[in-house]
Amino acid sequence: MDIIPYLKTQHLCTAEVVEQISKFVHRKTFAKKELILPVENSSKNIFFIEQGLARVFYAKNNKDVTLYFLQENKIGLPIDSIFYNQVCKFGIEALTETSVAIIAYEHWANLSKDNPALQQFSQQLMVDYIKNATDRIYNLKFRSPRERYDTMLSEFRALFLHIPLGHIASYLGITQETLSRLRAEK
Amino acid sequence: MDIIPYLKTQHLCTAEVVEQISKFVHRKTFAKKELILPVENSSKNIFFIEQGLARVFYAKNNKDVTLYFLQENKIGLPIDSIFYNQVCKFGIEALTETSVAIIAYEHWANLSKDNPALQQFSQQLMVDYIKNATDRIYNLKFRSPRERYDTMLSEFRALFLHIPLGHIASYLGITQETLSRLRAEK
DNA sequence: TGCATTTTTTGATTTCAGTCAAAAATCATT
DNA sequence: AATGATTTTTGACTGAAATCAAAAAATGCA
Repeated sequence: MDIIPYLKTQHLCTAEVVEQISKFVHRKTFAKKELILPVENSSKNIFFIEQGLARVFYAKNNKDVTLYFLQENKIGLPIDSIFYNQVCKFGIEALTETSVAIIAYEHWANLSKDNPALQQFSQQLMVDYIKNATDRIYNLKFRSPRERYDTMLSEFRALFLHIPLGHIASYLGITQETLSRLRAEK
Repeated sequence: MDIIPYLKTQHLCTAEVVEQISKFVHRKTFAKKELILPVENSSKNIFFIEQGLARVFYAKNNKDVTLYFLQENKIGLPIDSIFYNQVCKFGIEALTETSVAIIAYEHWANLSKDNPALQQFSQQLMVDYIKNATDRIYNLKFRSPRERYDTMLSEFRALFLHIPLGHIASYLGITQETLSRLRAEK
């Protein structure tokens, strides 16, 4: 969904703020497999996925690990660059044709400053992120690959039919071959 | 450090806000191995570690996994309970005698509302958390147990001499026996 | 100091998933 | 539809770390 109406549905913005955000939004469409943010980059933008699907991933040597997926209305945030002035270790790749609203973090922060609702929204994004991250560690430690896969399937079924198996596998913390075997049995 | 002077050093508080926070702080000292927050609890407090050392951990069946360590001036936050009204899957255990400033999240949030600096502080806590979590996933995926251990040692050397090996091992994602062998070789 | 408890180390064995490699299936493009 | 490229599956083998078990060392406390 377009970021502006989306924020409206979230009751986050006065008409005035919407106006201001619009001014700073820069839209771009990425083809499948195109990099929205390359690894080891140092962008200080936030990436709001308006349409499509992307993944946040690490890549090094010949290894590629998906950290998490970004569905519509989610935001990708190069934490390393924005908050620590380092190159960002992860990248963002479009998994389908994806349209992204790009806003310099600086502007976003400025607008948030005078807008509690927007600030609330940012905080919720972070809380959600932390929740996902901690739940994930729990899952990796206390549940088997099979269970993790089953849960993921039930949560994202439709979605994950299009995504290359390797990405799902690395997200689940296993190899593609192991995942393939999981699916084969039973 | 006591939470009040600490917040002052962070330039987060007007005298007035300090006054208000003080009103809501409730202090408690925990003995070594005592639970600051039991697992599967649903506390809506935030736990500021004033002195000592604690760990945030999952425990289930006979498995116990340390999520991360809380040093002085860090805050433990039962995310599940505060933001999702669920029981919190992790607990917090004192590793040494630990003194904790406890504040109901509700009060903290109210005070933050009118205090941008405090809000900034909260945000930074979350950003730090996310940074740690993502770096950790990176380390688990791209670096060997040996490397992870070496890094941890160089970062926390003094600290980790007192902590049971098992906690360090589970934090590093390996068993205690494996860690013991790592230390033996070379 | 000595005893009991806890923690760490060491040893032997097992296993699960990773790796490497190749075949099969699927998808995309002309 | 046919070709080539990509993705998924299957097979055989390997290995790193887990498990199980017991000894050794360290710690705490009466």
